[in-house]
Amino acid sequence: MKITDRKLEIITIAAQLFKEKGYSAVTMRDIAQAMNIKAASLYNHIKSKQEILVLIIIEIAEEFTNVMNEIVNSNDLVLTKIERVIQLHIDITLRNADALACLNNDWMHLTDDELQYFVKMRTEYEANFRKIISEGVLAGELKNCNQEVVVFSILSTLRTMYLWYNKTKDLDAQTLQNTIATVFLKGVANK
Amino acid sequence: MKITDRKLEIITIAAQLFKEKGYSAVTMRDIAQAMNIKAASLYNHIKSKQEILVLIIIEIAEEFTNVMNEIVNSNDLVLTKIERVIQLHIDITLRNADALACLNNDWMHLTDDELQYFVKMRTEYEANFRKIISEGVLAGELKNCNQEVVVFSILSTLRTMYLWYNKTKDLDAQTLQNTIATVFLKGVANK
DNA sequence: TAATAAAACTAACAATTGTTAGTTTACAAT
DNA sequence: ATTGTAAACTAACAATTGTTAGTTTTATTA
Repeated sequence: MKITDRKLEIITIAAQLFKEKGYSAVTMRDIAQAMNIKAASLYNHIKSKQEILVLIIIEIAEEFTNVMNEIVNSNDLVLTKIERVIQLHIDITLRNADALACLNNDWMHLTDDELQYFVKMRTEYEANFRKIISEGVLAGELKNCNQEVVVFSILSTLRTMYLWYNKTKDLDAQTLQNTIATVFLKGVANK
Repeated sequence: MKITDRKLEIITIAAQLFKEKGYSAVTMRDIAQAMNIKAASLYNHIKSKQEILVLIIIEIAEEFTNVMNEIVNSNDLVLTKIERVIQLHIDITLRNADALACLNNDWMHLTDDELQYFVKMRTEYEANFRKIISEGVLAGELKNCNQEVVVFSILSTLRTMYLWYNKTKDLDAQTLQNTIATVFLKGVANK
């Protein structure tokens, strides 16, 4: 089941289209047209529209899962762990914004095993992040404010970065990393 | 063009369905079934599927626009203005989470005049919030870190609150308000 | 050159889509 | 009781959907 060049092209282009209008609103004919071929020709390379969605989402979800597991099981300070989570999101956003958009918006159109698998990964991911935050509070590294709010404030920002981060802007990855970390750790108010 | 009770029912139910699967993946037959009627019967009350989307999105978008304008033109401190923006989002999220989800995810399926109108409102909304932030930096109320990052960190969190805020939880609106304000203004790090 | 494989094509399918036309039912007002 | 209206219904439409079958083109290899 290796992924050929042409198959990768389909996935890449499909992800772009899915990002703009969502999985359901993009037809196989749309994808084909964007590649200057006919819809039926796509089936020489892929099994179904659903398979495209799976290939776009699952790989990225697994990457999030794996790196998050490393971070959680490391011996780093909580502040360092948080910085590493931020870095993970920035990294994937810069490398694959379209697929990330698809993961965020279209995961519910997965079916059967893949849907289950995805939801399990996402649930664990959130649980791991929650664990980091509560570990931080316990260790005295973080303030003791409502943890759910902290968890989802940070996650919301990281998850939707693909919407507002512009590669061409003056903002490089390192500055982005530092600014986000500063905003959440030290806040934006002066003094 | 007044909105009858039955029409409002359609909009409410449609918004619930759109929240789960997105506008494109929900059929008129889905909406009808959820109301225990047939799809054709919906057309006694609404003009088209598109009209449902418009009614869900535009009203809320206008509310955001209007209140944001009030805030921006007020004489409040910048910190107060930010708190009022947070309050605005909490208020609408608690009152109408489904419609808010729809606004966030399905606005691109608006067409023609309404699409233009929506994009204009959203652009102005973001510009107004950006103005508040830069005013804060200028007045020395806010740190001088990258303003785009600050703007979208806060907006991302507020915009996706409907995903994680659970009405039934212990968290009331006031606590939510205070926690979000604290997270962003003072940060989560201790000391 | 002939043969093979990969990847495009045309044509069509069965199902589903939003929507319309025309009809029947339910019920309030005359 | 009769009328009028709101809101449901059945039946069907034209267009679009994902997908399949079978064929032709293109490119590589023997």
